[in-house]
Amino acid sequence: MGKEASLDGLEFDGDTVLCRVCGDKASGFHYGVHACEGCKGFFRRSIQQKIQYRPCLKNQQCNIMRVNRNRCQYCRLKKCIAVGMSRDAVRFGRVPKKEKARIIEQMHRVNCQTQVNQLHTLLQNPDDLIQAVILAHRQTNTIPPQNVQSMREAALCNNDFLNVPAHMACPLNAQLARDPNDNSPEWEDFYDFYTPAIISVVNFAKSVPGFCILNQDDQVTLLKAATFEVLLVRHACLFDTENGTMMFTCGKLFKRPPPDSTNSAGFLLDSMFDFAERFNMLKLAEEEIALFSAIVLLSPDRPGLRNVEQIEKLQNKLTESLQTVINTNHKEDTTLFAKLLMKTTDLRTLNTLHSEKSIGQTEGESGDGKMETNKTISDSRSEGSSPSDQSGATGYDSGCGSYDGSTGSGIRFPNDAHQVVLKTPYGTFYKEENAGYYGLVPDIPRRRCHTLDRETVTRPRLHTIDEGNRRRNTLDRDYMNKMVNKLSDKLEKRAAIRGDSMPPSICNSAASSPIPEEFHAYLNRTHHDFIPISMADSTSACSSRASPAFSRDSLLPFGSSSPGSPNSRSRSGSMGQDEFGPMRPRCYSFHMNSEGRASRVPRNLSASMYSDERISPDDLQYRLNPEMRRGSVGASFGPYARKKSPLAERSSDYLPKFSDNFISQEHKLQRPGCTDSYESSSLLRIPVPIAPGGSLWQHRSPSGHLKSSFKPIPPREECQQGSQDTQKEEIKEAEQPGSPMAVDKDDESEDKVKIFHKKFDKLRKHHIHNNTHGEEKSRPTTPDNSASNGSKSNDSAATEPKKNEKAKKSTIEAHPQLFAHLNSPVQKPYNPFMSHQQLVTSNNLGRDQLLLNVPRVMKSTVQKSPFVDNGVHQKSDSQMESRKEFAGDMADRDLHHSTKLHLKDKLLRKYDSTENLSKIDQGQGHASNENVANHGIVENGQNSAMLGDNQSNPFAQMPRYNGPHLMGPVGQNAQGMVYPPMYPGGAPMHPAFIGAAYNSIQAMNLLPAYNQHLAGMQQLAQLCVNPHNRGEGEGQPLNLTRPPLTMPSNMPQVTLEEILDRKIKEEISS
DNA sequence: CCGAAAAGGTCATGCG
DNA sequence: CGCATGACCTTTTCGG
Repeated sequence: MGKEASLDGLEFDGDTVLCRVCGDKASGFHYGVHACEGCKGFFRRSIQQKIQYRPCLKNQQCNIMRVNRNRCQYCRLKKCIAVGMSRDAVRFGRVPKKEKARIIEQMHRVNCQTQVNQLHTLLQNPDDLIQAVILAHRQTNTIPPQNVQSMREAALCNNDFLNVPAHMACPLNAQLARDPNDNSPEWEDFYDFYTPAIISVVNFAKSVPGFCILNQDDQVTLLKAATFEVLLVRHACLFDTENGTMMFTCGKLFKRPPPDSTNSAGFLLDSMFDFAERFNMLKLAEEEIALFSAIVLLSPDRPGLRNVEQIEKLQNKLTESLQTVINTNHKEDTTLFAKLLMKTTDLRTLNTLHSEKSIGQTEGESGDGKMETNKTISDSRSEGSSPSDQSGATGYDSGCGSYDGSTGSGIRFPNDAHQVVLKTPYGTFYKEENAGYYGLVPDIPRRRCHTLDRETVTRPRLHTIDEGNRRRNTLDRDYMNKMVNKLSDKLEKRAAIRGDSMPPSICNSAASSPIPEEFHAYLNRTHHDFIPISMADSTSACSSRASPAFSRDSLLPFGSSSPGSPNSRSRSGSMGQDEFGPMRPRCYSFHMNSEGRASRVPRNLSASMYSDERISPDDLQYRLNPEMRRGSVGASFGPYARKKSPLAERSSDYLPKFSDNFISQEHKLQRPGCTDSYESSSLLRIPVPIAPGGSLWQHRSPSGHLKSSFKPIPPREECQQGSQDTQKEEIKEAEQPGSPMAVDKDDESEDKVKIFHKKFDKLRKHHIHNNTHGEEKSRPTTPDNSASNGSKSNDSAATEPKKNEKAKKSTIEAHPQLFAHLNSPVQKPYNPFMSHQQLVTSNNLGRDQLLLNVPRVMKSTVQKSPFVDNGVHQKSDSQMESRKEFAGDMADRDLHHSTKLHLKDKLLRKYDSTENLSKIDQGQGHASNENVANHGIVENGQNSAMLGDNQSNPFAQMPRYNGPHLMGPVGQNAQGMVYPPMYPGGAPMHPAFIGAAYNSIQAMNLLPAYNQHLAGMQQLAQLCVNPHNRGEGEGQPLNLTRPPLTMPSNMPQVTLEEILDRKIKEEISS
């Protein structure tokens, strides 16, 4: 369904697909749409880092274009999503052929339509067309006609002649025949003269209205074919038949040599003089020459043109215009227009002759020493030198499709299984032994002037008739035969010497084509000993236009399906649009999954990792080494994450939440076919500004619960249908007032969040820096150390530059708690939805690991516990290993996760210590560490009693609680050793569930979180039924029999999230 | 199995 | 000075 729509929306610039977002050139099919590198990178960063951009200040309707795409990130991302960019739409691998063909077809169709429209507009006003052509001619014509006469007279007076061979009088031959080592002045003159002349023709063409809207291949074809002719028309005034001179633009004259029909160069020169004389007799005005040049240029019958109709229309319009102009300027000569049009035939003939002369040169026909270079080149070609050498040495236009299928002998056929049927001056006809395929390998190398192709064969030659002192050229078939025989004899003679007759570089323009009828007749008449070959398509053979079968593309790999040469196409031009039908999300294989885990392990590593029995497959993500993590998207969330811009607004809710992780996990189990490639859907929502106290990504689940950063993953089928529709719906949803994704305008609160984020960024960067630079030298500073010692952060600080040290000092001093948190470990979330059986039977999941799946415990609690440090408590090796692992794993835990947990801890500490302390100090409460222990776990029965004391002011009733970092000996085992509050198995109990904290849970409205945890613990307790699960003397089993707490009736119903958000705001304010 | 194509990563660059 | 950008690079996937 989506595939048609996306194709319809495709835009093209010539052969290049344009970016759907900004209109720049697309570099490929990225995230489901054709996009440029910029938009691809922008979208990637946006989704990777979950960036929430500042809201657009202009109605959120910015027009995203290449030039302004960086002005509004908000609208840019919105546009990205609107056009269908999505990680769900990712498609890997190469573009299917069908797809590619469809794209190219669409491109062609669009281009044609565009050309038609542009041309239609252009042709609406012929006057403009005429004026534009005249202007183009004047601006590019190097020699104004009014100056020619005076220049010539001056040169005659000064006897300023340039003595050059006849063949050099051909403009296009100058570069070909030039010996690079010969820097004689005359050669320099030629070079300097003709190069600008050719450039001027190109510039003229580009200035002719309509030329530039043609596709580039056609432009090149037209220019290659017409440059010589246009130059002749332009420079006809330089020929002076009376004095027998030709003038160069430099002002020097060339003396016409005596007539010599045996030399093709001389013959061409004679013909050019002849043409110039008759052309000059027409006495055309400058604007007429301009229009005629344009008509010559825009000839629709040049071989190889693609869009013949457009060129034809353009030429017709120009012809009409020329007629109008001539009729106006030359009312006395009504035949002038017709005469002028007849000159096009002569031009074609001269063009052909020009090319033919070039052949003569390469055959060493000229006795001139300057030809030595070409001779050498010709010889080396035939001796089977490497293709690269050939292309480099000959100067042939390799970009025009010379065929590289070398057979090693110098002769190149498209297929090795060929049989030479006929050798002719124009090439060797061969037959493929398979399927009777006939083709022609021309033995005429491609030249800069590519006029000698099929037209060369089909057009009759000039026959020169001497009439006294002048010559006349006629179209004579006998003459053609004579020339052909001459060339043929030469070729065969050479073939006999070398054993072949084929130059390695071939023009494939005529390959596989039927033999033109005229040539066939010629063969039958003059070469009866040749094996006749059938003609595949005799009707098209006579057509003046290139038939498809005649196209040079026919020999290329994509020939028949491609409208042009794919080899010359840009990478982006060959991009394909995906078949959206089989599209499926695959990226999860190396992306973060919904739990923020790198869900794929490289093959070479996976085996060894799995071999560790202690590690479950599901735990691998936490064992990815830093390099692996960098290789995953997840690195962006881990300690290797890059710093975010202050522009990137982050909500507190972009941080993962326990519940989300649980739910995602559950959901994934329910829908195994769906992507788990991160919280794709939620992130593909339009990011709206953070509302402190309300989540951007928050939305209500069907059951009515607020969920954050989570959206139920649609069924697989839904995923396959492409995300575009979903995205659009999400956009609508976001734009609706009252939507959970709607913009919150609380700017003041927003600023506070910004401040917090800035602080966070700074600290996080610091943390990352410490982790990456100091990990070998020292362990990260413990929270308590950093908090209490302030600037004495860690060992690595000594090696840091002073500047960094200073910054570190200030941040630590300013935010000791944050810093402490950043250096503190984080627990993996416990998943209460995992079944008991899964937990118990999983061989790869150790019990201790399970026990660590509790809300975060301060690392210091573990590390600094006297029962660990002094070894008293080390009765179980596995437990100690577990703790080591625990500490080691902490460094790799998700920072976002840790942030949220940190905030929870802060809240707990604040309520348990700060506020309560003040109350206690006032004599309203009292608690020692022992109280904590007693009330917390071992004698938890007392907790309920304490709760009931004064429910009107719950804080007033709280016993003193020093917080987790001060949690000390709280119990005794059978041997009289004390122990901290622990879960069954020995894991330290989370402070939130110990003693006063437990009491404050209710006061703080943390009931949902607590009850959820309690449920998990109750499940966990099942594990401890078997005594061997618990080491001797370890922590007493947690009494999990108490019922979940209920909300006091006088408590307002607030969620944990809301409390956290509120407290975050307070924290920021403070 | 090759190579086209798209993903993510990198870092020079320019802008605020 | 810091950060977003985007051209270019490496890695990975998948069609042929």
